[in-house]
Amino acid sequence: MYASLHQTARTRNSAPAGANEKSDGSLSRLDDFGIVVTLKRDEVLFYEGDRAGCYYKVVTGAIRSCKLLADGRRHIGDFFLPGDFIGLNALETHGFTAEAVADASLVRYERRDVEALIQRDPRIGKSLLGRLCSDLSEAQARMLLLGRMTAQERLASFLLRMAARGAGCGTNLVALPMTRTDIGDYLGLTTETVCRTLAQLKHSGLIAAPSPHEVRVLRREALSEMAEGA
Amino acid sequence: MYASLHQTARTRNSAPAGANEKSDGSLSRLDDFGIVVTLKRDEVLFYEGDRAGCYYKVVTGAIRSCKLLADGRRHIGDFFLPGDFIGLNALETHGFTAEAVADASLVRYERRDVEALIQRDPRIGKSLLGRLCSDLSEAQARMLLLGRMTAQERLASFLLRMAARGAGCGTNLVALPMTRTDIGDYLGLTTETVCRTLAQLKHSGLIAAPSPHEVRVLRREALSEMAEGA
DNA sequence: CGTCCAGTTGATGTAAATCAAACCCAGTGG
DNA sequence: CCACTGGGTTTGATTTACATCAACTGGACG
Repeated sequence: MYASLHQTARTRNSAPAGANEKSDGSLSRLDDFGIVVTLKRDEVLFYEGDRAGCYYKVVTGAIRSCKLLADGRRHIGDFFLPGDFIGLNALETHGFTAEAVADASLVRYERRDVEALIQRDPRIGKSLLGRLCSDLSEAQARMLLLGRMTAQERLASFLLRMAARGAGCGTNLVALPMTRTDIGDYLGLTTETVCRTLAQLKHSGLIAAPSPHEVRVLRREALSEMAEGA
Repeated sequence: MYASLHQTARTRNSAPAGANEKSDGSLSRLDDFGIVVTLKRDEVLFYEGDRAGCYYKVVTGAIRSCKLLADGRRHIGDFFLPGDFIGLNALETHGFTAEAVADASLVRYERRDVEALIQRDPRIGKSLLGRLCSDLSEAQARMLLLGRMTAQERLASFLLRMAARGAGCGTNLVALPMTRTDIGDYLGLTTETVCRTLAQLKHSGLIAAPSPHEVRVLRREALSEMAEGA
């Protein structure tokens, strides 16, 4: 339950303003303190229970946060894409394990640096607060999804969310760097159900799937409607 | 989508330090600004989408936060018991509807007063931040529950949580002010499944049920184990 | 060219949902 | 005092969405 950062913490990083930088002027000042970390597919960034001494921002690749039950059941809390912060919501220790969905590079910040920053500029604390609030309301929406929605609705919702984040909304091609099992563990379904449900969506003409890791949204309205549970 | 507070906002309140006051010195300074609100069973405190101008603290009774799907499916986000704050995590608007599970009284705070307080004392902002973080990690635990746990595990987990909050841990008698349907909507189950599962727990001797709205925990260890998914 | 792993598709099983019917009890009103 | 009512609870019978089990496919890679 420690390990974490044996893997590479090398380059000093000056300004990794990723394409998908979540616009939040104040926190970007963190860039001055960042240290680059790289992970290969399935490598662990930190374990649930590890002391939360650092925060991270994804630069390239993708990270998943997950929780494991004694008998192996797994739940993925979220996927983190370039521009996303990881661990800002940690208490003393991390509440989940973070692993690379695909080869990834991140910037690491020392928690104390972040806290010093907040000390000096309360605006940053405020923006952090706002971020947490919106995370929380997303979490609540996802509980509704997990508790009450059908497989179709879950997938529709998932695809739209990925579409909204991933691409700069220009194209309707969505990249899915994670496996079907990952998607299942994120949505509370099995691999097989994810497959079958995607196949259904394809047959009903809502999406196309050029490759297993890419989906093209064909009828966004219909998908949204489905995601709303209509 | 407005309505909200036509119901009673009367007494100036001086120090409603409830029995279950969540120890958080700083936020208690809010008490100077509170206005008492009372609700009857099933009355609405505010609707999802309402502008979030106020926060609340439960004094007596119980509140539920819920979200509704177009076709009537309902999800309860949380139950709020005496001492709990409601709406602190709101953005511009509330992300859920809040209703009284049972007759309840609350204290209402103006959002601007809270923000002024934070301005003056950054310690308060910090404690608020901590509260949000722990809410978030609870939310993540609940996603695991909703996505991956069986009805038994959900009920076990729910009962333990209620036990931990409700009583000052002295007795093992848990009060359940909400209906079976409420519990179901909280756990992603139906009324019937909640009933049957409680019956099972009773038959296996883990709990006793003196009345439909009271449960006595007989074998806490076994319940915990079940809640862990062991 | 085999091995491996993710993905897909089919057959079968099952936990929980749905449908249905009592039951219990607190009010209410004759 | 008791019949009536209605909301919540409980139990039973049946259905179903999804899980599980199993088999096949196809690309990646040594």
